[in-house]
Amino acid sequence: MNLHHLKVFLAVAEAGSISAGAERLHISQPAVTREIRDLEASLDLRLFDRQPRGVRLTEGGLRLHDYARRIFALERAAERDLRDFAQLEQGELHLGASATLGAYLLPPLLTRFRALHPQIFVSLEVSNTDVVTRQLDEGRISLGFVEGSFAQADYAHRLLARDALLPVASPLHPLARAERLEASDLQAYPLYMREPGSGARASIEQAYRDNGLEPQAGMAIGSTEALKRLLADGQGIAWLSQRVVERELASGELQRLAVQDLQIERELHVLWRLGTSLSPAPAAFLQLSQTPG
Amino acid sequence: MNLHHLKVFLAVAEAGSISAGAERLHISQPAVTREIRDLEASLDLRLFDRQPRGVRLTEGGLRLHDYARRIFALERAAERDLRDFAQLEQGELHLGASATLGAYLLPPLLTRFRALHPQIFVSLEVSNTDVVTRQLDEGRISLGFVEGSFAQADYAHRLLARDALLPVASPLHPLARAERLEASDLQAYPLYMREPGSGARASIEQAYRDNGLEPQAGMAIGSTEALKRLLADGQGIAWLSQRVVERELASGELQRLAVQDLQIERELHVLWRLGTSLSPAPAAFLQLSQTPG
DNA sequence: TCAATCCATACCTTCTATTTATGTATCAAC
DNA sequence: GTTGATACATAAATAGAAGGTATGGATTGA
Repeated sequence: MNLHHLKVFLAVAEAGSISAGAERLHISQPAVTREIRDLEASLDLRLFDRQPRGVRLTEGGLRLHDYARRIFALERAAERDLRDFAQLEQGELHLGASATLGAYLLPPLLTRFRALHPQIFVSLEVSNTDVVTRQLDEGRISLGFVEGSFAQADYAHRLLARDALLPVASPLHPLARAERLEASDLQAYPLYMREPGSGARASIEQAYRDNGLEPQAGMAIGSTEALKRLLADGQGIAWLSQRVVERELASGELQRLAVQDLQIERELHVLWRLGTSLSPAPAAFLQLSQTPG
Repeated sequence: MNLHHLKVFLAVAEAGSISAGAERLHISQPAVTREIRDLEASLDLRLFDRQPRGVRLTEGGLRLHDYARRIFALERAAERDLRDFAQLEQGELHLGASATLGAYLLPPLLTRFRALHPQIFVSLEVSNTDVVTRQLDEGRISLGFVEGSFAQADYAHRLLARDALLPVASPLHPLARAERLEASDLQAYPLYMREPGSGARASIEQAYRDNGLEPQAGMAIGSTEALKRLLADGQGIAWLSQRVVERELASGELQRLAVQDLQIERELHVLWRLGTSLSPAPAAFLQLSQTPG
């Protein structure tokens, strides 16, 4: 037996005659006659009774018909399912992002993606770079969005954008009105930073050390929003993404400090597992994240 | 997609590498590489991630794997089921027989059949020729065993045996001791017969008419055993199968009448539907019924 | 009796799956 | 860092299965 034989058998069984089955399969009648004969020979069992106006299933044929129907129904289901999956009419998209990216960069992308592929179930978990990479390793997410440094050799990645970190403080801060500051001037004040593991913190520490300074972490805060509020005490200083403080700078809630000799810039990357191909949904989202719009 | 592709896919998925899958299928590795490539192309979906020590299913591949397993499990089940059916390790045998055949001829055959094919479920319904042919027409039985005449053109049939009908009566009957009787002598006494539709009755009526006599039915009895008992009244006469009265003749309970000019013989046949092939179990039983033993 | 329908057979052709041969990449061991 | 082992990819040639055409025989129904 052979599943091609079985396909021919099913066509004949449902068409009620060999010639009608052949027509349905778009092949010639003798070809079908032969397939049926071979199938019967291989099972050593007569499957059809030949009758004047066609053929009729024997008892054994009826048994086989039942299996054949189920087998080819499954085949059709598989094809439909896979096609839907490939064409993004079915599937899931699990994303992970660090806080800033999750809050500021991803929402508009998600909106566009949902509009294009409304059938795809999307999840986004916001954490920090360390957690994102771990989730990637465990296969819990298929794309990760991180800021700053990560183990570049361990992940496939693409650059999304560059993001400047600005030194900011309360308008009431002693340095707020200074017109020219040096990085070392900041050392007299507490530096508020995100927790260890955060991409932002890593970028800041790296930049300080590259300039021969040691960051004086006055506090480690798990949330950028909380950090902004803390600056209101008038003492602390923080380096925050331009995207994050855009509104506060415009409204005057926060003041950018005029540091001249230190620019901290970090890269925003999208990561995925090395050596594994992306499924259609993540691939489409990656594509979207690389196109302006 | 094509179920041959899918078979190759499944082998690779379960073996964990293309070469191992090829080995399992007893074909070469390049052949498998190509089938997988074609399958991926036809679905427009990567199914495996190629890795240093083999391949791994992608998310889409996992979906397909699930279907493939179910499809080929069904194929195996179909093959096993059909093989069992063809080899009489599974299946049913429904028989119908008229009273005499059911009571005297079939039991030893059934015993032999059961010994040869213990897995086959056997049923036997005992009725009369008319009912047996109707059951055949309706497909409720696959073989029918009847005595005497039936519509020969409407059924496939084989002769099983010839069966003589003997004129019998009580030993107390007026004719019991006569040494030479003619058929017409019987006409003075009531003739006990089976009901209309019975093969025995048809045979007797036919034989009488062929001899220019009209059977004088004194009573129509639905059971041969009841008929035998009735003869004990000492008046009635009946024509009964030699097989049926063997014991009673030997014991002297019944007496064979010495009719010289009328022999009634009937044929025992096995019938089945014209134009339909027999399933393995009925075919085997038919075979058995034709072999001495 | 003739046309129509349907299955079977014989012979030839086409196309697909397969083999053989070879190349490339990765990894582990020395 | 070279070497051998392992695994997948590619190309060209080949075998074999699936398909086509032509034709015959049986049955049916007008």
